[in-house]
Amino acid sequence: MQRKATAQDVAKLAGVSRSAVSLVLNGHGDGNIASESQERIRRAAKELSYKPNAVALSLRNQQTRVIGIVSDRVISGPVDGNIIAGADAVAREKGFVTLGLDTEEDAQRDASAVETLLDRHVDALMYVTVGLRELMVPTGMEKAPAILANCFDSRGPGHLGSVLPDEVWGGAETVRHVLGAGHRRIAFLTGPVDHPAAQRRLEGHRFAFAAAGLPFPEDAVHPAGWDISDGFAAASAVLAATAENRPTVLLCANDRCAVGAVLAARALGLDVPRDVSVVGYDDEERIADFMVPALSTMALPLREIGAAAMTRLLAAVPGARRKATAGLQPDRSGLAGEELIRGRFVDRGSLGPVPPL
Amino acid sequence: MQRKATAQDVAKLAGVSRSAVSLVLNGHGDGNIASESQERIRRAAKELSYKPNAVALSLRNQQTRVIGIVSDRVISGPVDGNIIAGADAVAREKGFVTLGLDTEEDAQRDASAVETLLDRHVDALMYVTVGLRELMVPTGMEKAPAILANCFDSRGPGHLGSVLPDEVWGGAETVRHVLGAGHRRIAFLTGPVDHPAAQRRLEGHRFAFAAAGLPFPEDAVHPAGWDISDGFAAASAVLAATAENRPTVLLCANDRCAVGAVLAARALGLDVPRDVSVVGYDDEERIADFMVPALSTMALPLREIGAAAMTRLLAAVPGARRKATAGLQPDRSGLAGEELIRGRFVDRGSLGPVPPL
DNA sequence: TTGAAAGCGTTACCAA
DNA sequence: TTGGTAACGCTTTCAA
Repeated sequence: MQRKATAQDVAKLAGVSRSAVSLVLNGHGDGNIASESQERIRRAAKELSYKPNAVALSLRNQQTRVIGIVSDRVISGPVDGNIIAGADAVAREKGFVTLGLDTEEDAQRDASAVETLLDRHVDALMYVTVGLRELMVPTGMEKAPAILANCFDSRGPGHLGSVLPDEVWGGAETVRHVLGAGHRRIAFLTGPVDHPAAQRRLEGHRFAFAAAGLPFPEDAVHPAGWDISDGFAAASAVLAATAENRPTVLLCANDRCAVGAVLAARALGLDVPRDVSVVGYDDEERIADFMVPALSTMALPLREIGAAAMTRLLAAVPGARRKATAGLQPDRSGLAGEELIRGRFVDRGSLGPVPPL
Repeated sequence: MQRKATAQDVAKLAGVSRSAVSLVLNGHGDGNIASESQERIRRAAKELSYKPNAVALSLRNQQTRVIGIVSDRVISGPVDGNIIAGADAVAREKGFVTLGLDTEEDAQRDASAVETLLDRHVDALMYVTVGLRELMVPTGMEKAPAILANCFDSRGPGHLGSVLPDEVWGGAETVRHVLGAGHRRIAFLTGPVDHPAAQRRLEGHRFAFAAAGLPFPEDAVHPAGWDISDGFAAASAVLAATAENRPTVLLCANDRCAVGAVLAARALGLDVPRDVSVVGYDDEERIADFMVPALSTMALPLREIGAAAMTRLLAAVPGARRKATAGLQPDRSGLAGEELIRGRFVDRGSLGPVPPL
């Protein structure tokens, strides 16, 4: 493990000065350095497989090219990390790297995570949450360009901007598919009533009914929850009715809730989707796609959310505006406001036609 | 967002030189600096809320205090990130930070991920995989102290060390619990036959039978797979027998496989665990604990694996051997060899007594 | 007890 | 066209 080559080494091998090496390798060679020297420098650099020291660059440029990501449980938890993957892909493509810190849902650690990141001189900050929710933005986040992904500023709009799934649209789109399949007796097994995602999806459901000229069946709304057991309990209750009164489709809070619903149906001797259809939400990998039957579900655009958030964030970081020798000040316009991203409905089979009586 | 205070600022405010500030704040003040000056310096530092610039420190100390983690899909995927959480907790406690890079299961990106990390001058490297598997160690990993978590070097032992779950023990322990509950007709719905975790667990199963003085029922082994659909298919076949020939318990490859098994049982009108018991593996959060019935399962010690791996790794990093002014050379002893970590069996109810005929 | 200076690896300005 | 030098912020040795 010999020491890595420095610009000094390259200069010596090429028989020029350090400054010449710097100029040439950064593309400022033409018009400054004899083309013959340039060639020699490039050859020497390649021979020594010279790479500028990122740490020295950070110090010199006052820019680390690291984006700090704080998350409540996206990294540590058993949840889809696609928001971060999407964000990372965009960052990587621009020569940045993401440094993720997970608070494991301990709000006490929020501020210290931000502080750690700031101490490391990250160029910008992102806060990512597992589920859509309001966020008490941790102190310190205002000290760098920042954006929220899958959460929104508790102080209201006009503060930190965010990128969110378009839940209202998603709720409406789901209903459009269900109505389109001919169903009219629908049960809504929703998330907790005070949960923003549950509220927005319900709003979307209502909207789609109105748009279809149908009255919304308020008494078909059954607050359930996000877990298998929640879906099981709610579905068990809802399906305990005669065939002619029983809903023909269960719109579930998410895919795990849908798994519970299918279990409940099976326990009652009902087949899905022959006797009753079940629709999920999220398109959770390895759940929705491998469930029996595979779940028809509204896919959450997690990757796109991460990508969009990082794109907006990087627009505020000087060095990411490619070859930005100018403007060393962060430009925070474009960081405000909410951006809503739409998912797409994935029809896999758990949504079937209306069963004949 | 005014510029952060530097040691220079502190020195000026305290009326001393930069070097004095550095000495005092690093604990080398006694015997060098007048205690009165020391006090003044500390006050000034606090007043300006001075924090040494991490980037400058990295450059100066030739140590970034960043540990690079490459993973195949732990960050981006829908899987439990507890290995990384465990590793990160240990690192954080010693003043390190982890920089995770996910290849999204594209082996082509392995080497470039390592290169990116090395370019950033991480002090050490860890490779983490979602499932236990053999790893073709990417080129470049030998350039820094390195360790593997949940995977092992394809070149055999004696190369890169690793920390792994003790699958043989886990397989045996599971069987001990099942036998202890009185079951004798056991069906093994295993993972793919060529999968190391499946092989080791099976080895453990055999061992436990032998230890109990029982012959191992080789024809009760049914290669299934890791997904819900795999468990459903295998369990459907296995349970299609008369009550007196049917197994009384299904040992599943993992929790999702167990979900499939429960679905299959329900489809046949069988209750779990009244008519047939089902045992999972992994103790997957939000699956095992919220399943109906909640799954009895062998918990994978993911967090402990991450913690153990990071502990061993940091032992090889100079600055982590607290206040190590000496030995600037990495000490790679202790990085070789395999370390096996045991999980624990979690009994939640899906494992019941043997049903009466 | 203190201050000055070197060095970590870069880049960029300014003379020559 | 080129090379010397300052600066980024810090630690540590050496001389005063």
